[in-house]
Amino acid sequence: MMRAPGDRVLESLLQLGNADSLDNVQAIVCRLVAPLGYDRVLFFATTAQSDPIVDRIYWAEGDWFGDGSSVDAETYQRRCPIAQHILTARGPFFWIKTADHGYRVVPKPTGSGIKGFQVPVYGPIGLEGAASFGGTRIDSAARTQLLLELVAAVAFRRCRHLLDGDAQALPRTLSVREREVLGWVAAGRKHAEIAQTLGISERTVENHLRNVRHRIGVKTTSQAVQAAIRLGELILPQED
Amino acid sequence: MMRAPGDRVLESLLQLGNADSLDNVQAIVCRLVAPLGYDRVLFFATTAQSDPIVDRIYWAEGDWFGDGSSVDAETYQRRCPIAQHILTARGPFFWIKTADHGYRVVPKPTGSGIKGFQVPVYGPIGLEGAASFGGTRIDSAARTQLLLELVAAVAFRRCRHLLDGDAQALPRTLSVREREVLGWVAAGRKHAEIAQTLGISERTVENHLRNVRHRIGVKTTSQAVQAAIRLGELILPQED
DNA sequence: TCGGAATTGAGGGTTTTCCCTCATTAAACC
DNA sequence: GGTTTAATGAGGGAAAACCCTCAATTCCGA
Repeated sequence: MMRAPGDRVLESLLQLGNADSLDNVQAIVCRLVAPLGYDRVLFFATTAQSDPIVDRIYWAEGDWFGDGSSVDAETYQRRCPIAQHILTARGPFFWIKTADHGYRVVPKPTGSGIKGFQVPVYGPIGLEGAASFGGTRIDSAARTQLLLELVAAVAFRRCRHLLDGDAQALPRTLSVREREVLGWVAAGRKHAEIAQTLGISERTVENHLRNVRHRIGVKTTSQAVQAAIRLGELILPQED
Repeated sequence: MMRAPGDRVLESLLQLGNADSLDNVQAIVCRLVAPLGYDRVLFFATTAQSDPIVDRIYWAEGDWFGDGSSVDAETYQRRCPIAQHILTARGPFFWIKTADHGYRVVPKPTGSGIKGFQVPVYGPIGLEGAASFGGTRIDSAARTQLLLELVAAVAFRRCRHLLDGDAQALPRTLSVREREVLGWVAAGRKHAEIAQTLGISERTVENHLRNVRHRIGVKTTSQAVQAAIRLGELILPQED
């Protein structure tokens, strides 16, 4: 396998961070990873909501399914279920496609089929997306893993910046009522109790909590409690 | 300013990821950033709360306060309140010390006083820590920013891997498994997902969570998340 | 005056979590 | 040996939380 000169790698990463178009990002990423055997590249953002984890695909490069079919979020998730594993991973991992058309996470990629390296990307509230690099004859050296991680981090951020614009700004602050409701949840109250306490209907409590989840972009109310505490939106009661 | 050859940079990052001691990490980081004018380096892990965000300092290098005083978590937080800004930042930022002994976040560092670059590090449950690089005459080129980001990410992960073993030795009210399960709940995962991640049945996940609730004496899991954060129990154990 | 947030509430569901009890295994400890 | 704790899992049912959409207020700023 070729080893790209380090200087050019750093230079490319720098360009990546300033790329002014998606095409540009694509070109630079491909130039970096193609020599290592990765001819399929896919970047996607994860949803805040649970079921389909693939929210939107920033871009896809190469023939992921070997039949020239295009890759949309649903297709990718259905046909490459290994993507689901980023929910259970704490870092990048290799996967291979097995003989029986299944996928498996492996410490080192072997065999002759399609295989790849998936890199989760994290942000202030947890998982934000992932980069998927695939190919049939891929380099899996430690140096390559590092390179792919760096490329994933820099390129993902650039993609999001280019495509989601200011939507990526840190979650706005919660409204007074939302904070109030969430505060009671964090204090262990059930919706019905909160409704009674605040003199509103249980439905309204639910609505506030859903707004909270959407606003700070998390999946569950428990996660919202955690995120709100981190964001300073919820003041923790002092220890007794 | 010197430009470190890219090849050596990548090689150093690779060494950093495999460093077998903290001294080693320190040496490599300093070798990388010193030529850019950063003679003060500090890595710390954050708490899950916003009030005291500095949980533990992995290591500190250089005379941060100009008086030779040592740097512990409390001192650092009190004397360098700019650290708080990583809570609202979405990425790295420069800061400078102003004439009136205050600190300010700036797009580009200017002036002759002490200034620095702070890089947050994120994981599955959001902010996990940060690296702080400081000096009086620092390079702030885009290339340098990139380098510092890469160094921070790789070195932080290595520090945590090397040091968090003894943090687990602290007396805890929750068992390892209970903390693990609760950590994933706080990260927004459902019981079924957690079960799959940990390779246990959904029933066992429920049991662990009930034990958590009983053990720390709360009514709901959301409250348990809040309480665990306060107790410093909320950590996603990483197996590297 | 118009558009946008905040706040309130409902209908009509589905999914997830939580509740009780009971049971097994493997360490750790005296 | 006994005892305690951690970790695992089950059955069965009840409660809570969650999902979608729609809609009426009020109030504030452009």
